[in-house]
Amino acid sequence: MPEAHLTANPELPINRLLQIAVEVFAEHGFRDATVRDICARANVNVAAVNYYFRSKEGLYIEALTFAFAEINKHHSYEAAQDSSLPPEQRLHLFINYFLNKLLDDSHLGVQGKLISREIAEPTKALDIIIAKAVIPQCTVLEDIIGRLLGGRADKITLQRCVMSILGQCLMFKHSRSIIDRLFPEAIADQAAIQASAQHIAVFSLAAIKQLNLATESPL
Amino acid sequence: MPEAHLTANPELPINRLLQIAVEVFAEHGFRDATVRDICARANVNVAAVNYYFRSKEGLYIEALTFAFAEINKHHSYEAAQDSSLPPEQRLHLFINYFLNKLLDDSHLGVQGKLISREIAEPTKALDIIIAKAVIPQCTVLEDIIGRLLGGRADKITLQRCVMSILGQCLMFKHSRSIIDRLFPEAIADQAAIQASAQHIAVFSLAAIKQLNLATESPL
Amino acid sequence: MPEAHLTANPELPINRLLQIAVEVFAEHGFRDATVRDICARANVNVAAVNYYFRSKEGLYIEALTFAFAEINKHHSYEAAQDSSLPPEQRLHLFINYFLNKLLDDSHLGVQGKLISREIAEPTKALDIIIAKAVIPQCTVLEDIIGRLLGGRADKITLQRCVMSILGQCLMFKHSRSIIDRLFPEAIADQAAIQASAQHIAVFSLAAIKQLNLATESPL
Amino acid sequence: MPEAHLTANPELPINRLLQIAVEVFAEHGFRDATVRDICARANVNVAAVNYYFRSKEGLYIEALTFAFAEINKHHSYEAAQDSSLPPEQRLHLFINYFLNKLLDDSHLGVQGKLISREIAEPTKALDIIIAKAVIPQCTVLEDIIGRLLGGRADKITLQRCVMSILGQCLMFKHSRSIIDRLFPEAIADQAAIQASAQHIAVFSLAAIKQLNLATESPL
DNA sequence: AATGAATGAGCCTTCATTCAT
DNA sequence: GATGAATGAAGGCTCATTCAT
Repeated sequence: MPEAHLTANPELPINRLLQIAVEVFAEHGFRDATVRDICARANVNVAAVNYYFRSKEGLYIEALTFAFAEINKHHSYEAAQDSSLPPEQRLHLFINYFLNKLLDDSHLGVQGKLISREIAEPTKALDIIIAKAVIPQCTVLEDIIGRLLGGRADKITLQRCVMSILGQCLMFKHSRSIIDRLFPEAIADQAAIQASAQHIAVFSLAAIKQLNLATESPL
Repeated sequence: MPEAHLTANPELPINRLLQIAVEVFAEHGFRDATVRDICARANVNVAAVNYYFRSKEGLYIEALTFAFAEINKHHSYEAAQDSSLPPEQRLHLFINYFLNKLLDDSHLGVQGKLISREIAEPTKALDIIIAKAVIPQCTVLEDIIGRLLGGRADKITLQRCVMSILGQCLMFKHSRSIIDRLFPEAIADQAAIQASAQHIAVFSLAAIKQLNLATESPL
Repeated sequence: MPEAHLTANPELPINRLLQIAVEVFAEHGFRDATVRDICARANVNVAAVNYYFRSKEGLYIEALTFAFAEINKHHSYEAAQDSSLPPEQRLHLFINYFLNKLLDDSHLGVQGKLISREIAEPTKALDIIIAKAVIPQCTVLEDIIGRLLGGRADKITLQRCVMSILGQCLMFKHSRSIIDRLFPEAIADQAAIQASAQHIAVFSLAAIKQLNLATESPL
Repeated sequence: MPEAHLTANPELPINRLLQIAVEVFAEHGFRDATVRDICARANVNVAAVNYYFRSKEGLYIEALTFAFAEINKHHSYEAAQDSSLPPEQRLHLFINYFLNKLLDDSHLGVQGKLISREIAEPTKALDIIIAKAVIPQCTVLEDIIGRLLGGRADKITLQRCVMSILGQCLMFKHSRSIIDRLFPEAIADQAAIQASAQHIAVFSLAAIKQLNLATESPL
């Protein structure tokens, strides 16, 4: 498979193909997306997919990887990893980062859609996602919560809190279609998303603080 | 949990078709499921789908509706609706009910899988789900939280809390594939699920209580 | 796969398909023959091959079997099997039968061509040919030669003589293209074929007789 | 058997291509062999075939010609052409030479396979074979048999005897797949092949001698 | 002279659907 | 009312070939 520099000339067929593939796979899913459609939109020959990526599935995996690279270029959670900051602030930063990334509806939005589709209906490519994105983020979040709990919590409680927070955020992605219909104000604009992130942070911080007290009380 | 005898005569082709369709659509998704496979498993003619349901999509919509009817027979949240109970208890009941329904891996599990697949990848049939299942549940949860907040919260805060709780629960469904790989202990057996529900309830209750105090404090 | 009676209504798509397939496979070989061409000539849909025979290869195997059934309808070597006749006469009968079958250029000729193609370039289907046609004929020929040699020959000599005779006959099939160019008189018409068969029989009989003498001489 | 050093520089792409092409065409046949495979094995660019040989078919024809040149370097029938030897001996020599050439399974075997494939399934390239290899050999064999028959035989009998002998030999090539399964001892090793050649020679000589007597008898 | 990226024609197959019975 | 034989559209993929460099 020919090498493709992700930042390379977007005029190159392989790059056009990759970008279009992300869009089309996100819109229709792996099965419903057709190679013919992707090639037509990318203005390349039908055989190009097989030429560059060996198969439709090969293209899918590369598209997934590409989507991550793109999305991570625009959202960074470096600040949330800064352990010199108070954990409360780091939690706010993290949730803000994560929610914004999930809801990014700019030209990058499709990447997130492709990824959440993959999570809901996992293929062999899921391992790529987990290794590249989920695990590092879980680790950061776990560190933050660990500090909030003052190191007193066991591993399992930590993980449950991680899931509580991720769950609140992912809701906006996975059940997006429902939110769009029942509670559109929550994601109407950038300010609304900010407010939603604020809610999740306050909600979770309150819960963790309370858990902390409960753990401390025996002392 | 009340036993259900309402199922129509399973000898009728149309009913066999419906049951099998739920299983197959849940397992493979709309596109990958084939009419031939469904008919073969249901021991009916290939043309039966078109005969009884007009098209593959027609069968899909009916299967979705059927899945709801079945799943709601086995999981009831009547108790959570009982407004004479203290809202804290009702919240526990609701979360317990909801999480168990989501994770039901018995022969009924396929229905849930079909439904969450539909949410992650919505088709025209999504409206059916929303009307039949989501809205009533949101209403109940909203009522519970409203009481916990002592009626002081505005509509939007209420909805945000509803989403916080649903999000924590749905995480177990939508990101099931990730949980299976990274945190399988959380859903290992009935007791583990119980514990997960317990965590969500405690976590959320703590958060809401704290929010409540924050709202009260100005007084 | 739907059952096809070999003598059944030639109007049935499956039968038309089979007949055409024999012709096309014989003419172009397995790989060069296209399903589209076969279907077009048989006036059936492109999907018919997969419907009736599961795959192109399935059709090929059935076509091979069909070719045998057809060819054997028109050429019988019953007389050559009649052990009450003198073996010299039986050898003449056998060679005559075998050569005529090989060179049958009537509407049945294509079947033979298909078969010899399969022998020259064996596929998995070759076992079918061997089991159905080669072995029984070898057995008959072996019996005849055994009697000519008066039972004195060992198994290996017997087999070598079988091969000598078959080789002389098969030459007309396998190297047909060369004979057509270098020695067309040998197969010009029915009389010429008769004469060719006569030659092979006389030639072989003479050889075997001589071998017989050589074996007897020690006495 | 004279050693051959005439092969052109094997470092040249065009020569590597030719050698590999013979192997691949022999193994897979014209259609199933792919230009890409040949080029890959020959370590040259995909476009090389079209560049050097104009087309896949052009390469095929050159490969065929090349195969002859190679095979004739290693098997010579000069001795069989020596008219000072007794014709009986020359016949033995000829058959021995011919059978060994056909069954040569050394690294040269592929050439023979390619050639017999071409005979069984003739393409336009067949004329090359006939002109270069078949006709000269037939002439030699005809001369030998003519002498065995004492010049009394007519042209057509001569040709029939030629075919009887060639047929017995070619059997080992064309029906190789059947011999492999039914009578593998006949070609197990060099000694077995020798014995097979011996049989054909004895068998044919006996037949011809007998024919000779029959022709003489009227005298 | 030689390359390799890119093409386009065509192939086998799958599948939902139809229609005569 | 229900069947199953038959269809046609479309999809992924392979391969020889071309063309700019």
